[in-house]
Amino acid sequence: MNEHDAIIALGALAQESRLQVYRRLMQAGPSGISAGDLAEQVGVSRSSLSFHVAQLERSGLVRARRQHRNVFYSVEIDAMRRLLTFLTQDCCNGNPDICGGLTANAAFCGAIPETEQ
Amino acid sequence: MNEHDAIIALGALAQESRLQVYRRLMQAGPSGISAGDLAEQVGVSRSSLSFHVAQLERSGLVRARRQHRNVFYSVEIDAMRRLLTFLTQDCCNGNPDICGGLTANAAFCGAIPETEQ
DNA sequence: TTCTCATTTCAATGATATTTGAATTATTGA
DNA sequence: TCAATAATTCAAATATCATTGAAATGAGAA
Repeated sequence: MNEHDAIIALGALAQESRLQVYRRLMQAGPSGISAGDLAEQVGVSRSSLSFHVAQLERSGLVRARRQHRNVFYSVEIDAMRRLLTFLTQDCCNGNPDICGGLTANAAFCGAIPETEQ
Repeated sequence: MNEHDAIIALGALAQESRLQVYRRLMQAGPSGISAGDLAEQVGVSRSSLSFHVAQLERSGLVRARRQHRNVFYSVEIDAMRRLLTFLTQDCCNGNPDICGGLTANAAFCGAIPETEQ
């Protein structure tokens, strides 16, 4: 994961219809949801759904597979894991003494000073 | 964290200058970086930096505090934690038997079927 | 092949975001 | 108070993104 890919992925999620699509796919799990069902559930036109889901697919957060006449979309969970790691890496300059890491849900590096300097 | 707040936060991160600002602040830790230093490090004008960092602050991902003539910015680590939780919640419909959760870095709910249905 | 269904692509339009430089506000030192 | 420094706000210009409806593609059934 690099800065460019992270911006593509974050931008893919930073829009109402796409975030709804992503969360529904996250809940649906590996079996996924068809394009038509997604359009209906999210309440956008089929062409608009295609536009949005294509962006999610380009970002790598979502994959497509054709099943007869339908295209089923499902989440690529490792892509999300890589994004989360990228966003939080080198926290506090990677100093493990003051920062146990965010993804591990450890405490942040002490309180933010209110009146220093 | 709700859908609207998540879109604001994701949108705040989904831009080159803002993502660079955020990652530098994440590395800097609690002491933060002044607006002027951020503008220089990221290579944008002061007015452009103000515009971007204001969006990060509105999203809650970053906080500002004035120190004499400077304004220091630093990350709000709990806001990021809440965002990560929101993005991955209800994975596989919350079924712990097939999905150990993403934030805990557990395995995803089995392989995505290639040719089912 | 021909018809239908599911989906995607395209061009045009409208809506949002970003950058720029000048003007403004806030803080401090002379 | 006046000048200097740091940061923000504003309006205008440019650039990027989202929606629409029509046309095109792809897969399967008649």
